[in-house]
Amino acid sequence: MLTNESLHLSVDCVLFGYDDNGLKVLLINQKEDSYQNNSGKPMSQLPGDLILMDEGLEEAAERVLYELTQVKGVYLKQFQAYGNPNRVKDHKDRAWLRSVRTQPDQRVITIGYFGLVSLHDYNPQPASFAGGVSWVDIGEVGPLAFDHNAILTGALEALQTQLESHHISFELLPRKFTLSQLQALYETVLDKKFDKRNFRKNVKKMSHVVPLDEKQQGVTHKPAQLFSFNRDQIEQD
Amino acid sequence: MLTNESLHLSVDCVLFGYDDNGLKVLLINQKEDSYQNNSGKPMSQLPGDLILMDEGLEEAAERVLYELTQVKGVYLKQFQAYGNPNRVKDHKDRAWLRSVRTQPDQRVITIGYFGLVSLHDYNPQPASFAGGVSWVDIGEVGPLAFDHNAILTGALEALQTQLESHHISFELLPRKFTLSQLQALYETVLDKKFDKRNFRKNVKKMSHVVPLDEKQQGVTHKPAQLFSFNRDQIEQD
DNA sequence: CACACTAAGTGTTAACAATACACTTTATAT
DNA sequence: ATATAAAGTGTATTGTTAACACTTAGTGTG
Repeated sequence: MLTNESLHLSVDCVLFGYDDNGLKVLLINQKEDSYQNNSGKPMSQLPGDLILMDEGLEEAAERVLYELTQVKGVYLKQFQAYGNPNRVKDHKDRAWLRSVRTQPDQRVITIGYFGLVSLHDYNPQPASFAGGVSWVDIGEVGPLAFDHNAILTGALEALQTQLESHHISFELLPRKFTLSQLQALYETVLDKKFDKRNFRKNVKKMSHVVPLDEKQQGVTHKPAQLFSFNRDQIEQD
Repeated sequence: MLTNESLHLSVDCVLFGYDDNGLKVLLINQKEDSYQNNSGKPMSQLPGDLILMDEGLEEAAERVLYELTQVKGVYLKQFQAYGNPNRVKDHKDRAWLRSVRTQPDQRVITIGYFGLVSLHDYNPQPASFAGGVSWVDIGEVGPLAFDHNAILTGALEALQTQLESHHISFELLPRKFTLSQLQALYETVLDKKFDKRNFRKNVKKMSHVVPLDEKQQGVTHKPAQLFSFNRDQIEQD
């Protein structure tokens, strides 16, 4: 224990990416050589960083994501602070902490943000990602560093409860999308099936989902009508 | 500006108290003499304190409330962190900060908790409250220190959205209550009216609200049937 | 150019939930 | 005995959710 103790504060970001192959989360792979003194294999973790002295919380989260992905303007939402005094003191995390922190024994409280990006269009190009950063399917996330599995679970629950109430689905879809894509998104995120006809009936009631004079192209079957979200309408409902 | 800057972290508690006279919030009155060099009148603020080095976040919130009210076991729920870099730098707050903090210029990030107590029975006796602490009707809260009005608003919104989904109404009612009391609670917290018969129809569907073999006493009209909440049933639904 | 393939698109019925609405009952106080 | 005050109760209407299967419009293939 250091005598000159103080609390440290960080943000951790759960960045969800979505495309027709499913829901992914952005993870950072700890460098193998951080583990020179450790038996375990390298773990992944959520992107996060200590908060700078003059930046706001959301600003810090934006910075963390920008540094990793070069993407700006990501939808970001705070969902929970994690402050268990021992959350960074687990044995499995010691070696890595010692390799990257000047004060590896400091207690760190972290504020969790979840972010949403569409991987459909050509948003976060692989090239713009820092090395050691990757999208992992939400169902294939293994054990993460610290309490990051719990943070991920919290983020997913926040996403699930807010998907319907906060009109955020368009953050995960291409600008022009089909109703089947919208339905698949709901089914993936909420992990349940919807009836096609009933689903479409409900969408018709959403004034912010507007049909375009345009059809899907390059598909080998009946092309679907395209829709887009009208952000202006969203505030009114 | 100090050269030896660091972030400070606190919890602020929005403790809601409820009885048949309405919804109240616990506020602390800043001491008049803190303002010897200041023109403004004393402001109120939410109870809060810096987090100790070895305590968890909720533990810190519990401690803050216990020190003020001597009440333990209060329902507490984290709802939001507030970290605007300037949130404690407003002119109106400088005098008071200088009078109570060794480092009044430090940036402070705070985690907001809301708490629920019933004022019906004989829970938090006035005697057990620290001086300068009082219940203020939710509709009569004036300007508070720092960003505490925003924190209060955030807490109230969290309470409103969670009242129905998290089965927490019993935290605000006496152990034995009438359906009219339950309805009045909903109407007060959600700020809307309900139809008596429809409300009762819905309550009948809630398996965790159970009728007792007991009636209201000492009233000058038809005594109401008493009910209580069955906490065991709540988890199941 | 006919046929196979694939996903898009479409309506109706039945069960259930939400709303609107007014009188009778049971206690106490005078 | 009567007045007062809140408790307690049912029904009809409307809106919402849920269950369910066939036709359509394109592309690719033989």
